[in-house]
Amino acid sequence: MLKYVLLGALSYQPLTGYQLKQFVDNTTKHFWFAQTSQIYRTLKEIEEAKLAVSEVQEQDKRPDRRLYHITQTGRDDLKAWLIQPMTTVEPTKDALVIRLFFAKQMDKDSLLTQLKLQRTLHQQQLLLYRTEIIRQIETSRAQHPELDRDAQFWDMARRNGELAEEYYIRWLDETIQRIEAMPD
Amino acid sequence: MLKYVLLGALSYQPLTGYQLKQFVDNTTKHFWFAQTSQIYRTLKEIEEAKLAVSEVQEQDKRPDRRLYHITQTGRDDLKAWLIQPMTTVEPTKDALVIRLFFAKQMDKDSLLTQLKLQRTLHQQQLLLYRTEIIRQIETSRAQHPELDRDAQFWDMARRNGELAEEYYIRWLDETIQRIEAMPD
DNA sequence: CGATCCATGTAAGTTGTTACATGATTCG
DNA sequence: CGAATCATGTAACAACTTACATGGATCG
Repeated sequence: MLKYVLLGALSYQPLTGYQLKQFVDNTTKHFWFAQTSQIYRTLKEIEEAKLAVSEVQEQDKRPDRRLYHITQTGRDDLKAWLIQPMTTVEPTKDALVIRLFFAKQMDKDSLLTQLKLQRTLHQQQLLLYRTEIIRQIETSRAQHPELDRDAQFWDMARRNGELAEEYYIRWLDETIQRIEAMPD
Repeated sequence: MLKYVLLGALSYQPLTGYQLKQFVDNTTKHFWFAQTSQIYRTLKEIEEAKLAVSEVQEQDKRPDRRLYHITQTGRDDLKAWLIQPMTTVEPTKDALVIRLFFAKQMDKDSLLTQLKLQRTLHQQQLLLYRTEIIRQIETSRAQHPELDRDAQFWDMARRNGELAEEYYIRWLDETIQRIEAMPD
């Protein structure tokens, strides 16, 4: 639920919708993505539920902006969600695997092209986890030494992404080989 | 899109909504899950779009059932989707990773309990990919030797699930260790 | 002077979930 | 005799996506 991603971010500091979109884009994107429009709508719902309050700030040479502050109710709600145990495995949805499942309808070439394109994309994603995201975490650790404990959790999340991409690439390589070995 | 999962299944043989639910549950569930209600609604949409036609069969001592037959338009639509290349990485949504990301709000114990519960669940899931699903594929290969090529693709999809669970368990173990090593 | 950044949203549509509703047959 | 299987759906709601709309400031 996007609601808890936003509350989680707001638990650190007051933010605007625009800033929350940036937060999602550089940090949680890989585990929970959201469109701008959805963020603004969810913020409205959060305020209606009194989990946050907003205040409009006038700015010089910039559009006005609406800052959201988390309330105690919001913190309680977030914490209740966080400690609530997950008793099932999260179902995955992967259109590439579905395509492969019904791949007898496809010719070998277009299938291989698709798999190789995905390999390139996942390779880029892996690189991101190994360089840019590590750098991001290091930067905020340097700037905010009091967030050291937090940064460890962020790195565990990052590591999930890194391992996920490693396995996916391994699977793609294996799959490409198996398909290349198949008779036409 | 569920639509293509259903069309994919119908491309092998005519099926009822009930049978499609079973198909999803024993085969695509791990890559694309769907509720019964959604399947029936999607079937209606598929028929409206003339991608399949249905016929009611009366049965002895069983409720009537509605068999869906894929049309040529349906086959064409399915194929067009299959060969359409995916140009991005599929965004993932994982509530456990989000919980971890904001884990500073949680006490160590409830966090560890949650991670260990997930480990058990994913271990069970891995076992499924390594035994039951292999057996399923072997059975249909034995019964339908003409589906040998198809069965190879099914096994590649299965292998994706197996590797995904392996990495996830590895990540959970690593994460549990890191958290246990953290000061309280 | 064109692109990007800052900043906020609405409207319409699609997709997916949860809860409800029914009822005969078969198996242990 | 109770649980599971066979069989089909509706209604309401929740979540997410896509397209549209606006407009000044700053940077290269």
